[in-house]
Amino acid sequence: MKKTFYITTPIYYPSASLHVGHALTTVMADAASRYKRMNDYEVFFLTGSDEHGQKIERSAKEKNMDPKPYVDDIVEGFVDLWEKLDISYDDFIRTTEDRHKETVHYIFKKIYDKGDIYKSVYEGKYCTPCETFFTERQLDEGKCPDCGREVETIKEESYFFKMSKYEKALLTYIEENPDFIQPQSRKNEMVNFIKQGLEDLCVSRTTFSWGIPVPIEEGHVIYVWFDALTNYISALGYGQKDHERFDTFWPADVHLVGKDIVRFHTIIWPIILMAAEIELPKKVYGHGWLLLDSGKMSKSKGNVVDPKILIDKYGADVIRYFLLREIPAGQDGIYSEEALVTRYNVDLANDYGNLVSRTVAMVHKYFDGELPAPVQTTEIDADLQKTAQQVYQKTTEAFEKLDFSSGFAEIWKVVNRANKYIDETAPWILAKNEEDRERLGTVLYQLVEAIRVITVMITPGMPNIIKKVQEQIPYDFINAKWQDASVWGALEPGTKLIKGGTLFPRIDLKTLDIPEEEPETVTLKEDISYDDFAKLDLRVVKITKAEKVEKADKLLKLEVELGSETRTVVSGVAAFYETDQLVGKNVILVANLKPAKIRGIMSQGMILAASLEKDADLEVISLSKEFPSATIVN
RNA sequence: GGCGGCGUAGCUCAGUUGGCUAGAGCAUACGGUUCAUACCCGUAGGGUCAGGGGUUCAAAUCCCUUCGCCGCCA
Repeated sequence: MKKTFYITTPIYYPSASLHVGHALTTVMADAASRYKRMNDYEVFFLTGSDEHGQKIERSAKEKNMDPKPYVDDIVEGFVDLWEKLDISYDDFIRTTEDRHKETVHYIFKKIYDKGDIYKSVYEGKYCTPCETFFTERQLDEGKCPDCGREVETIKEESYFFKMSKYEKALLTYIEENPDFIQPQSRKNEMVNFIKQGLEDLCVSRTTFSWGIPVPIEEGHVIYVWFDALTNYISALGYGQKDHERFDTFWPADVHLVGKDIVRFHTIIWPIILMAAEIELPKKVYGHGWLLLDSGKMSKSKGNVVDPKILIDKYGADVIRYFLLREIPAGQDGIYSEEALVTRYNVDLANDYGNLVSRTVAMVHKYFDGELPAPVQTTEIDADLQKTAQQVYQKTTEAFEKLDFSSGFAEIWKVVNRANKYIDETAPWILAKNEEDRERLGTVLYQLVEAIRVITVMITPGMPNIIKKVQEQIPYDFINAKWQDASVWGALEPGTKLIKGGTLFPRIDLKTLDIPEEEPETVTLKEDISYDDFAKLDLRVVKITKAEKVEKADKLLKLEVELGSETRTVVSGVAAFYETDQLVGKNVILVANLKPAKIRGIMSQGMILAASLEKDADLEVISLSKEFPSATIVN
C-alpha cells in the first residue's frame, strides 16, 4: 500500500483579494506536497474558499448582487492566482458546494443526536448599524470597535456545541501527541487557554441567512467555524455516498494555517471531530506572518501586496523561492521588494544561475558540449560530494519539518561549494595543458553532477525553472525522485549539454521602479498667533559643561552660558551624545521656560533638538557659525 | 492584570545537554581570477551576546532583577 500524505491550507475568505500572506501558506503547502510526491507518497493537497457569512452577504448586497455570483467572481481570482503560482492542489473545496453542505448536515445531525449540540439563548453585544456581534473584550470602551457607536445587548435563540465536555480529552490528546501543535510556543498558548476552561460554542445564527441551514430547524444557519472547518473532511467525502478518499487520506497529516487561526484548528476542530467520533489530524502547523517594513499588511492600511503583480514581474518560481527562503520556520518574516530582489540577485542569479551558466559554457568551450567522463577523483572532488551528501541529509530533515527556510539555506551550501570548487580547480588553467585533459573532464563532470543534485532538491520550491535547466542539462528533473539527490554519478558521460538562455538575469536594484511609500500626512497642532510665538524667548547659548545624571541613562546635566549668567539645563540626550561632544556647541535655549526639577536637579530651560519617535534618533539643533551668547532667535 | 517568548555585527538571523579565539548571509573595504549573468573566490573591519547581580574552574547559554519589544487570554 502506498504511503499517503494529506495536507491542507485554510479555505480563504472571498471578501477581498488575496495578498502575499495567503500565498505564503499555499506555497508552503505546495512545496510540502511536491516534496512528498517525490518521496513516493500518494498526496492529497486541499485548498478552497470559505464563502458563507454575514460579511459576504452584506458586501454582495452593496454591489446589488446575490451572494453566490458575487463570490464566484472572487473565487475565480483565487483559482487564477494558484494557477499562476503553480500550486499543485488536488482539490479545491467551496463551502457553497452541495458536497460540503451534505457533510456539514451529516456531522451536525450526528452531534446533535448525540446530545452535544443543544438549543439555548445567545446573549451578546450587538452593533445594529454594523450588524455584528462583539464580545465584551472586543468592545472599544464599551462601544463598537468598528464604528464607535453604542452597542446593545441582544438575545437570540441559538444552537450551542458542548465544547466544555471535551476539555479533558483534548488536553490528554495534546499531551500524548507532543507534535500535534507546531510550533511549540503556540502549543503552550493553547494548553493555557484550554486550562482556563472552555465555554460552549455558539454554532448557529438567525441574524443572517447566507449560510448552511441548520438541518433541524428553519431560520437558523450554521455559524462560521462549524461550517468552515468541516471542509477538511467534506472534500474527502465524509458523510457522503462516496467516502473512499476519506478512508484513504484521513486523518490529515498537516493542517497548515496562519498563526491567527491556530486556536480554531487546535481546539474547536479537534472537539468537533471527537464529538463526531472521527480521528484527529496529526498536526496543525501555525506559520508566521509576512510583515511589511511598515507593519502588518492589512486592507484598511491599503498596503496590501498583490502577488499577481509580483508574479508577472518576477515569475512564480522567484516569488515561491523568496517566500520559502525568507520566512524562518514558525516566525514572522518581513517583505519588501528590495529584499525580494536582493534574494533573487544573490541566490538565484549570482550563485545558482551563474553556476549553471559558467559550467555549461565550459563544457561547450572545452568539450564541445559533450559531458566528459570522470576519471580519477581527488580530495577536492570528495569534499564536494561530501558536502552534497550532508546537505541532502539536512535538507531532508528540514523539509520533513516544513522548515523550508533552513532547507534552502542548506542547499545553497552546495551551490557555494561548487562555485568555490571551480576556483580551486581552475579549469581554464587545466585547459591549457593537454596532459590535464582527463582532469579537466573530471572537474566538469563533478560540477554538472553538483548542479543535478542541487536542481533535484530545489524542485519542490521551484517547479518551473527546472524545466529550463533540463533544456540545458538533459536529465529528467520533472520526474525526479527525492532520492536522486542522494546519489552521485547519475548523469551519463557523453550527454550533450545545450547552451541556453540565462536562467535568472540580474536585476539592477537602482533601475527598479519600487513605489515609494506614501509620505505620512502630517497633522499639525492648532494654529497659534504671532503673539503666542512671541512669548517664547529663544536664545543662542554655548554649552560649557556636560555631565551624566546619576541613575538616569537618558539624561545629561548641561551648563550653558546665557550672557553673563550660567544656567543648568537637564536634557534627555545622553543616548545620543557623549558629554565632550556637546561642550562648546552653540545651541538654542528656550530661556523663559519655567524652571522644573528633574531628578532632583533644577532645570532652567530647554535645549531644542529634533527627535524621532521612541527615541530612535535625535540631534540637538546647533549653529555652525559663532554668535554672541544670548543672541535672540526668531 | 495573568501566562509565555524574545533582545547576539549596520541589516536578517544561527548558536544543540554551560566548554577552544561568539558564527552565517546581506551590506562595506581591499586583494585574486577571467569559465561565467559587473559574476565568482579570498581577506579585513565591525559585538560590553539589552543593563545589573548571582551560581560555576568555566555563562550568549542556568538563577534573580531592571529596561525594551512581541504573542496568547473566545
